[in-house]
Amino acid sequence: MTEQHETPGGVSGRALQKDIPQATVARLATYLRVLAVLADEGTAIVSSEELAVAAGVGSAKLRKDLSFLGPNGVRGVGYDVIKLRDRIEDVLGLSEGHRVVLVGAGNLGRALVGYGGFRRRGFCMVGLFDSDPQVIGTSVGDLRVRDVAELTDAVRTLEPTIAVITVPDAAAQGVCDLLVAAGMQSILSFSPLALDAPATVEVRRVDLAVEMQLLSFELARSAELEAADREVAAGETVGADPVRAAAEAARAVRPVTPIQTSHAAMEPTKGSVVTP
Amino acid sequence: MTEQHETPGGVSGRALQKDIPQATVARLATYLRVLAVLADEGTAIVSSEELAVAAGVGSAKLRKDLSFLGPNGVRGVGYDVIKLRDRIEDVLGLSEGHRVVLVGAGNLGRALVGYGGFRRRGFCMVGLFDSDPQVIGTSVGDLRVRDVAELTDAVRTLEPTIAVITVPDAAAQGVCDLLVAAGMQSILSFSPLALDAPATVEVRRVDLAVEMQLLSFELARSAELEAADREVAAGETVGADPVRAAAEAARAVRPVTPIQTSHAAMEPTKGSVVTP
DNA sequence: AACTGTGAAAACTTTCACAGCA
DNA sequence: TGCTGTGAAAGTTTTCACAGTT
Repeated sequence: MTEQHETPGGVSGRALQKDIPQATVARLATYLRVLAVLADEGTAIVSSEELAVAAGVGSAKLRKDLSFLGPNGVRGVGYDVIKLRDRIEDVLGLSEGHRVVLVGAGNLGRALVGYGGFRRRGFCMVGLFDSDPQVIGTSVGDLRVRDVAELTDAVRTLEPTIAVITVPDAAAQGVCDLLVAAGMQSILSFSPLALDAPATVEVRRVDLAVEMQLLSFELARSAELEAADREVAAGETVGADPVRAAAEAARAVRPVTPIQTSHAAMEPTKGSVVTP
Repeated sequence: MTEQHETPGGVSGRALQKDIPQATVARLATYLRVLAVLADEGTAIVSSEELAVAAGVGSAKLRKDLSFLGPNGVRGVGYDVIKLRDRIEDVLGLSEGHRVVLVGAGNLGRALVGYGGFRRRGFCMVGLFDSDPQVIGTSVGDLRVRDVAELTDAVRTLEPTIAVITVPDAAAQGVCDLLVAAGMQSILSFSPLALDAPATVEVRRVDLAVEMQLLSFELARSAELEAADREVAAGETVGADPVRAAAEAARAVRPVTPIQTSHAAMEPTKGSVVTP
């Protein structure tokens, strides 16, 4: 637990990924994204402060995160954008690219196939499956939708490392079983249901509605806070006067912080990003 | 911080949402989903253990989470499915429903409009906007795509509480500014870029590629662990013998745990769910 | 002077284990 | 008996503040 940085030129040139904290890994993906943009813009060097602002986190947190990958920057200067990007790609296992199959060529499935963000980051769609005869044979992008019955065989040929499930809820577990039987080790499901799979298979779930529900909660919370504020104000000023009320309303615009909550439910709503 | 449960019949009948931990709120959405399924199936009562398994978390965690909403279950019995569902909906501010506008009627935008998960959970799409003349005027579901130029006016009429951005990266900030100017308080962006907005506006970002990158990391990590295992084995058994190697390979199937990682990057990869 | 890398403290979350109630 | 609700312990993550480097 203390010597992961002791292997700069050691075993294989890369720090052990074993004990990079979960929370850090999740954010590395975010940094990577920002770095890609910076690289495109031709920026050569970036400071932790700049990168942190762009990624929507505190600079100390960012430095701590990067420190788990070993030394990456130059003191007094900053980080080399390209070098850091490559390092993170390497740690996340993205350098080699990934071959992806997707099951469920409905609205969402087709949207994902067309989503540029995947290809751009080393994920290559190699197979597309559905069970609906109406859909089988149609083209999405440059892929033809194949019968899900061919899935097992296709997995042998295509050698994908990641599978994506975008089928209706009722079919999700069945497709998952099929993928597991075919030997897939990593599955990303967009079905809200929890999927049963052997412990050795990594299954992640994404629920698009959860994010909306989190927004909803924040709305409900601010409404409640405002109400509470009003109550307190009323209690203080016995004879509620309009000017006071207006001031109170203005104060309701709390200094909540300029956070752009990151990719998912990861980031708390608080936490100041820019030192004022 | 100690008396949130002191208001069972107090101020307004609902516990203050102020100090429900972030992590808990994120999971409430998951529980809600499972409860909806149970309710559909006609299940009346559910125990923390059952609910926890279905949601992919530990039962203690689930009970702790629910305890923040005040007492919800009956000791020795379990939770009333309908009652608990309604309670969570209430806390998340979903009871009243939400009116949603979406900007960017591309692949992803159309997929989201067609995504049943939203409507089913009280989110109602009321407006759909794009800037592409080719797309303006086309229908998606029962909505017609309108010119983004009409957005500001439309927001006044439609009174949405949530806005969703699914435009290309380059346009995202502009659309965000537009929405903020129109008075939107809650924005969900599917652009990977961090968006600038006033502190009072809640902006959440979803990056669909992040989840894939997390899968990629896990793959890379297991590969590394296996390699390390092999190294150790080789070290132990001086004259590497094939039988030993096979046993080692079998052991490589580590007891990683049967987790179905929740909606996003929330759940760690470890943590056993079912007591064996 | 500027900025990284990092121990150590603070905050938060999860897990445990059991008291309390139907 | 069976299951919820919850303090207190354990574990994880974030924040602070500063030593170290160019």
